[in-house]
Amino acid sequence: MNTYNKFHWKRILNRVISRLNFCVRKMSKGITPQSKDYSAWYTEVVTKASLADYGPVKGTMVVRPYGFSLWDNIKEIFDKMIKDTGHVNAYFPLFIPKSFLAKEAEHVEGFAKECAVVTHTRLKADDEHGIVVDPESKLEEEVIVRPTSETVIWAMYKKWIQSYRDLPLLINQWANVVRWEMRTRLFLRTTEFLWQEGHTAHATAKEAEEEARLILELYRQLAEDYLAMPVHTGMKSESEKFAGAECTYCIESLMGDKRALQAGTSHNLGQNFAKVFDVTFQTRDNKEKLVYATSWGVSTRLVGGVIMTHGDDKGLRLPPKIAPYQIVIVPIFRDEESQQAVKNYLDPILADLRNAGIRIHEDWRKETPGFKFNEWEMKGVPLRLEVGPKDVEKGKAVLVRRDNGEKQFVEKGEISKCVPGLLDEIQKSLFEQARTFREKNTHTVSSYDEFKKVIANQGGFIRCGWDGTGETEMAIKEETKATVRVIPFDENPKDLSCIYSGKPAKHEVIFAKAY
RNA sequence: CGGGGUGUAGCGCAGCCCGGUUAGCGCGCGUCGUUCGGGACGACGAGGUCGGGAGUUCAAAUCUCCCCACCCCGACCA
Repeated sequence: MNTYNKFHWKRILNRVISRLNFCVRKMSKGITPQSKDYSAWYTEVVTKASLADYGPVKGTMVVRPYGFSLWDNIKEIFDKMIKDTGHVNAYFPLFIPKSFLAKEAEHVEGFAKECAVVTHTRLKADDEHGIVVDPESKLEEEVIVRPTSETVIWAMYKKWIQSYRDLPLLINQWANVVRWEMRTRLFLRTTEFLWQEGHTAHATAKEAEEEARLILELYRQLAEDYLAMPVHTGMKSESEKFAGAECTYCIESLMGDKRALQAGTSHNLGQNFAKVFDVTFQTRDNKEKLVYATSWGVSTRLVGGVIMTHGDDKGLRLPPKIAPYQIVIVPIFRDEESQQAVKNYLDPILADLRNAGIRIHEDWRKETPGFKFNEWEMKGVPLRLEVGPKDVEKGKAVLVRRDNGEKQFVEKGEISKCVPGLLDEIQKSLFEQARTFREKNTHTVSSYDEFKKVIANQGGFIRCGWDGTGETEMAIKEETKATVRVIPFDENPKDLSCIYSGKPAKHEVIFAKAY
């Protein structure tokens, strides 16, 4: 009897708890607000908007169709940019002999700790453990999975470059690379990621420098004009520079949580790789000379940047130029009859939109309109077109902007005319909002105390003087976690003193906590 | 690699402390019906080697030991 009672009450209590859980969930059907927990917000947006999912191996990411379409669009835009500037695509192997990496000392330093290594080539069945590595298949020379392709590419360039006539060599590849990172986050840092890596060879230092700067300018355009992501362009400090580079240029951007994101890098490699791989060419006057090199890359990290630049508490907000769908159609209907009426009404409108080159998605699923509104807002579609029986009757439709929620009733005949303009406006408005946010969160400080306070309490960028020494940089990093993100091209160090040491500033730089 | 946490249905969890009923709830999923202009509702239904292994016990999701995986926070990095 006692036992029965005990379980009986447990059961009832359990019911009550479940009910409570249910109520709590009901109240918070959306996602964690940014202000409450930014990284939870980020992860929820990525997964709920179906951009990506976790792969079975730790740190790996499955890019789902909606997320891949975003990457595809970015890829297409940048691919055109580099082709227009004389670059060509090629593909180099995933596997690199271990010995290649040993060649450039600094380069090894940079990547050795995070290389996946292939040691065997076979598995075999095993009675006890199911399947095991076949010890007999051990490789003579172990092979690494590329963390970046400089080494293979330069081994090949050695074969291909003989004369100044072979230069410049302007090759890009779209590829995956693997870096075995400790901590990973979808899109921002995953064990395997997709990127493009450009590798160029030039006859003169000047040309290499121009190339590195040209690419940086393309990155800026990609970020600002297409991703609507305002960036600072400039140079990396010695400690943040690419392993093996003479000089690293970057685009640096501010995320919604006021941390900085390095969104793209372009390196002037000087003659470092040419020396190591012995890549020389004969000049016009028959002299032998080492070639000058650059390398540059942007990755799927850009997708993370877009999410964190524009997203809000309802989910994604995608810039129209890269949005998989630029407008989503949500038809409203009761029964088959009204569905057909809406469809007939919609058909010519959609035909016009398609003719105008707009990417459209029609959502005819049997869900309530409210559900669909929320879902497509989560997915960040820039424009929504609602058409229901009332609109059919009045010859109108409802257009809603995702960037500001503005709703407008539009005459049937006007829709296809006003959509392209609206998309342009949204593109601009997203950029402006992000820029305003960045300006608001860019601080000037007059003392190191103030510097520490701003970094600790407000975050964002701090623009200030720096004496240019690694010691100062380290000290600041140790104490505040902030690093020199970029030495901007538009710096003006005259009359500035170093925020830490008080010495005359060598550079005016941007400090921030970074991803 | 340090510190913390979690593994129970596709997802989120309860149950475990104090072993014993047929392992349960919400979401999601399927069928049907009513709904449909801001996350609809009802009825019925499918779905589980309780992370893995060993042990204690008449009896283990529950106790003990070992292992594994993942998440979060640090050191490192695009």
